[in-house]
Amino acid sequence: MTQSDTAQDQAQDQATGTAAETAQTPPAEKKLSRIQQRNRKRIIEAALEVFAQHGYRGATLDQIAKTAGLSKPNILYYFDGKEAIHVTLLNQLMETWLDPLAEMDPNGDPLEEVMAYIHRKVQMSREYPRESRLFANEILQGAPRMKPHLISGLKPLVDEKTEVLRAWMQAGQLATVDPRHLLYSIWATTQHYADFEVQIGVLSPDERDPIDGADAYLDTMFRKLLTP
Amino acid sequence: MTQSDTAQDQAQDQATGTAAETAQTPPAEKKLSRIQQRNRKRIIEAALEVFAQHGYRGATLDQIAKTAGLSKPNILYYFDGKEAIHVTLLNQLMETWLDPLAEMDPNGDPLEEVMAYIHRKVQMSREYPRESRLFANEILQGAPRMKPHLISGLKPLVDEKTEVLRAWMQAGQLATVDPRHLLYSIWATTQHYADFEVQIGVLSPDERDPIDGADAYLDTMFRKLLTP
DNA sequence: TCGTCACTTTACCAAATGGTAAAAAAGCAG
DNA sequence: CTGCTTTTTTACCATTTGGTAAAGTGACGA
Repeated sequence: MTQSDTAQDQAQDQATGTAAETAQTPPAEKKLSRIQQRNRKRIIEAALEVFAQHGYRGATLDQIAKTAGLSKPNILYYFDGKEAIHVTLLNQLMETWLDPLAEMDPNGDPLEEVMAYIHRKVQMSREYPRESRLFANEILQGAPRMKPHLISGLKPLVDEKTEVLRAWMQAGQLATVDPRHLLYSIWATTQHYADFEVQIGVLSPDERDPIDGADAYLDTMFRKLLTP
Repeated sequence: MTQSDTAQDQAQDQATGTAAETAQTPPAEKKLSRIQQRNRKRIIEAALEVFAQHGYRGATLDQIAKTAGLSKPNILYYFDGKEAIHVTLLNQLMETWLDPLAEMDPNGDPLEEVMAYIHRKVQMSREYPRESRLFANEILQGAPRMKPHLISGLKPLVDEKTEVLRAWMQAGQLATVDPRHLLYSIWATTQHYADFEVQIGVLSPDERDPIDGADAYLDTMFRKLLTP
């Protein structure tokens, strides 16, 4: 009984099968009028705000429209629908999100490379908290629109960097721990400050910016963990 | 322009001011018929499933009803409305959620007390992933219905345990780190396995249960961090 | 100045959603 | 078995929501 619901439930979210394709920047026409560029950007910005706070199903076009300062039909003039907006947003996000990890240089100093990665991630939480929450929402809700991206984009990158880490550990340049769980713990601790901002706000006693403290704390934590 | 939206947006979510009160177990009548108990439990269980996956706004009464195997009006016979169900769920959750931290004994062995707390939290992610996601959703969306609980329930407990940790550190029984950020990192790393389960699933190569690995990894990580 | 094409608005819709009223069906104490 | 209460179902409803059609407005080159 509960099981059939789950199936039906997914159907609701995954309605459009190859949705990811639908909203990608069309390969042909690249020339967007200035007004097109401006309004598309407005819509994307508004959608980021709304989707990040309410998740896909909880967000409404009216809300996005109002936030963007455009009428709802006008928004549908620029995007094929709610899902297309969300997918476009997610596509853009993937690049931004994978970048810090991609930058970890196999030829750099191991410990400092990892630490730099961590600081980059902390910085992301500070500068792009909405993007972090958008991502968190999508994953929390089962990643119906993002799983393909995770498999095709994130997985290979993680497999690659996991091997780099393993090599560093084997060479004795880094303490030996499970590289995959190491990455998980980096993501968890850094993104936590964006995703659970409200909670942090309630608990942190007037500290100027909790993320400053986070940066220092995480530095010592991961340095202790990884120093051989 | 964007600002007025935010205000209006909150109004949507916080419609019922003192909602927390509304759904609390009425102090007077405690005698619930067997059928009442059974159906209330069913509804709460179904609501947990649905709210955890879609967040408050994304969840629908129809979905909850179907999952519970009851009709929608029948559900409204047992609860005053969607919000009342959510609030009831959140109230129940708070206890469960604070418990592991509350159990941390100021008179126990410092390092082992913290490590035990961590393992308890890992266990929670394994056994109650939906509760973890329900919580994550609520916080992500700005904790409109839970902020009061955070302030009245979580905050005092954290302040108390923070002092315990600080004392242990001052006594040299625990390495000195910011106790608040220590708690944040424990929450982040442990809950991550429930909240980001889908992502973990994509990235973890057929490992039987990633949480087993997590338990071991987090043990070494926090032990290295906290051993004086 | 006019026609054309890009953009925007107005007026709608069908479906979904939270919720209600009241009748019907179960339970159950006597 | 009966009368009363509790529980459930059957119709509804008003609003919201994603989306469309078509009329209107504006920019701009010929």
